[in-house]
Amino acid sequence: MDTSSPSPPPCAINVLVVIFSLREDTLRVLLSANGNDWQLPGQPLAEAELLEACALRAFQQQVDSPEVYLEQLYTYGAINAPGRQAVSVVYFALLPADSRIETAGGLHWFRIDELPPLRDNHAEIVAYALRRLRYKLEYSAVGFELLPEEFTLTELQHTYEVILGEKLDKRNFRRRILEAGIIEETNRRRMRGEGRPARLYRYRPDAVAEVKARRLFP
Amino acid sequence: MDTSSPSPPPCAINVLVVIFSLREDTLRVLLSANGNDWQLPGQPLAEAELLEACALRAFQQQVDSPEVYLEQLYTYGAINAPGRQAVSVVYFALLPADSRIETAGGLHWFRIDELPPLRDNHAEIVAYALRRLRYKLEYSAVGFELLPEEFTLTELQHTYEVILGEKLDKRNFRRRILEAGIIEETNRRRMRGEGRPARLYRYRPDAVAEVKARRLFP
DNA sequence: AGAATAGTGTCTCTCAGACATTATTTG
DNA sequence: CAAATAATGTCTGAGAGACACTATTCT
Repeated sequence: MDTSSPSPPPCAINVLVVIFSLREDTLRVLLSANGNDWQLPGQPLAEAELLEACALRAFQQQVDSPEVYLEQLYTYGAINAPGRQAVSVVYFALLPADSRIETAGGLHWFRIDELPPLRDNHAEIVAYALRRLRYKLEYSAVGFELLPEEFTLTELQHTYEVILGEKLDKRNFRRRILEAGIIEETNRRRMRGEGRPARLYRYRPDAVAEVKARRLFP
Repeated sequence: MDTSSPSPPPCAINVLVVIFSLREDTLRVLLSANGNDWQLPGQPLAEAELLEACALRAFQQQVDSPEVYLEQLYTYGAINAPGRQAVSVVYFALLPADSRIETAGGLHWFRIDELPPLRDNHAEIVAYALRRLRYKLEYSAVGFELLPEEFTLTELQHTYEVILGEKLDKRNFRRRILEAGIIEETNRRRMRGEGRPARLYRYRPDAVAEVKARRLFP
């Protein structure tokens, strides 16, 4: 079998990015205006370009931030492409909560429970990305990507609560996260002016962050 | 932003399939000969074709089987494609153990621990597919896709042991899988000629098969 | 009767989850 | 000293894992 077809049909490979961040105490997605509806930021794949590089390009076209957590989500056979090949490779990106970023014009952070009409199958894509984010939160340390480098335990717990959409017990949360050895104390504290200052913690990237899922069968 | 570029560059979208099955008490992958080395079965995406349809086509070109479990794995920016766009969308397929299938010429079932030299990045792809299969086995009911419709508990346990590469306790295995309510008894038994005949069980596709992973944090 | 395989129950220990009070800081 | 937020420990119940013997069929 020869996988390099001699004369390939007309084709479009696009890379889309679902950008999540915590803003105003809610989980939000960055969308760009497109006529009457909205769409995910995206870029056509350039010649000989790596997929992740293209995703980063699509991200940085909208957001002025040098670093970002990017992960490939899924590839959709593009709809509305009769007579040619077409796919959308989708990535999701996580942006720290306090990052004061510049966003290009025509962009808006939408609450994930108040999305506007979206073009093509982008609503389906956002829904799937959210499911994956929630799921991933349960077995990996991906939640730290939504926080600044130093954070208090209360802030961390709050992040989890917002994404999972449920309240968590403060003592159990602290016990488990400290036992997991995944964060470390700093000597700094955060003064908010009122009440006792909270100790700041830092994520330990060297910690083994994936936990084995509980097996369905032995 | 306009995602439909006016004149797209030359392009190739290929779909590859990693086909797993249990043969001769080991987990194996189906590979096709390609000159001096071997490769994953694959097909170029046809015009306006769905990705999963293309994966099924690539599968059925090699294996005469009407039904198969297919799942999208990952999309790789194609290497060796200077001056054009190219991607490989990879699926993995699970084939029941006893299926007496016809395989086209130039194909071979390789043990996953004795792979031959593979073209391009196909070795990396197989390694990743195996990791995903093992991981998925732990939180979903994907293991049943590797078994015939009716099976004994010993066969089921054996399947898990082969894929996970470890021995499991018989009593714990049975207790947990029966408590999970994911399989049901049939009235039939399997006579192997020697020893006590084993009861046959059947997978209940209506059972909720995904189990929540244990959270890393509360 | 013997060989081969199927089938079954208990105990222990770890860990998740529920729960209320004390400690530190500012105004 | 009052208000605000941070920090801390115990008990209970569920479930994972270790472990050995009895039951059924065939020759």
